[in-house]
Amino acid sequence: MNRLEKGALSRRERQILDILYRLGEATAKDVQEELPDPPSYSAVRALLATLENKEMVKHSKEGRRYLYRPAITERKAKRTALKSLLGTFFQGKPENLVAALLDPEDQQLTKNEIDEIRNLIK
Amino acid sequence: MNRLEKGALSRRERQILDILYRLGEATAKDVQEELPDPPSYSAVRALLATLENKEMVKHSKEGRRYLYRPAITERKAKRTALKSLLGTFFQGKPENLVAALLDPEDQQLTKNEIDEIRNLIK
DNA sequence: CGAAAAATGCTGATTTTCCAACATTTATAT
DNA sequence: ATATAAATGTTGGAAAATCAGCATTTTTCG
Repeated sequence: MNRLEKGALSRRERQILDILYRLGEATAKDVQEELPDPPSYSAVRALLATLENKEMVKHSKEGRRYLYRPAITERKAKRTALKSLLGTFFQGKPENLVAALLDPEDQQLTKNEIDEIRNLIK
Repeated sequence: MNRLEKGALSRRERQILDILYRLGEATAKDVQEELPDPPSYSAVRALLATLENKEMVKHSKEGRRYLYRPAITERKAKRTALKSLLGTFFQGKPENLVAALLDPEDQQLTKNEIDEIRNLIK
């Protein structure tokens, strides 16, 4: 069936995991609603099941439904994603990423956000 | 065959595109060497062909070989990737991303890099 | 207690992905 | 000019992913 190895996720699996990271936790129904070009409810549950087999996702019973969550800590996931993005687009240099954030043509940062960042650096 | 629509890429396709962004340009052989658990040379070329059909990749003839490049400008790709990462992990707030970069537990930044960033903000 | 509602578990079929072998084309060098 | 080397183009099929339907279980509420 599915690959049990490593973190090699299929397209749908990746989409679902991203949704879970964004929402923090979600029911199968929630996930379905967030998915682009959403498949049937049972299809979503099947995908969640394979993600649980791969131990990328876990669930807890909440009243009568399951709530799904990423199995990896937010912290680790962030770090991994950041490192990956840095490597792909920014020559591994954080300052390049920050430069892109600050680029006025790209992301319009509010004055407030810039202040926040300035504070962090101190 | 493959989906022509949107930017829905399969796992391998995504891997290959990331490699092209990282390298800027590459031959099929280059791509093969960069791929994790690399398939045969001809398999790589088949994947590159489907990526060209989807207009995610283009090529130019260089001597007797093809050099492949992403079809989307670096700039746009960066912006899209950043926005996506921000949405998934950082509540859309750039300052949260910078905070993660600065996190001392990660040790991602050298003193020098911090200085670079400080300069950018001014 | 039941019956209805609302959830999950499972399975088999379809579609997509992935791949390697082979065919063809192009460039090189003698 | 032709043989050789080194590319690319194509295709068919195996493996994986995706999906929907139906079975089962649990909860709710009369």
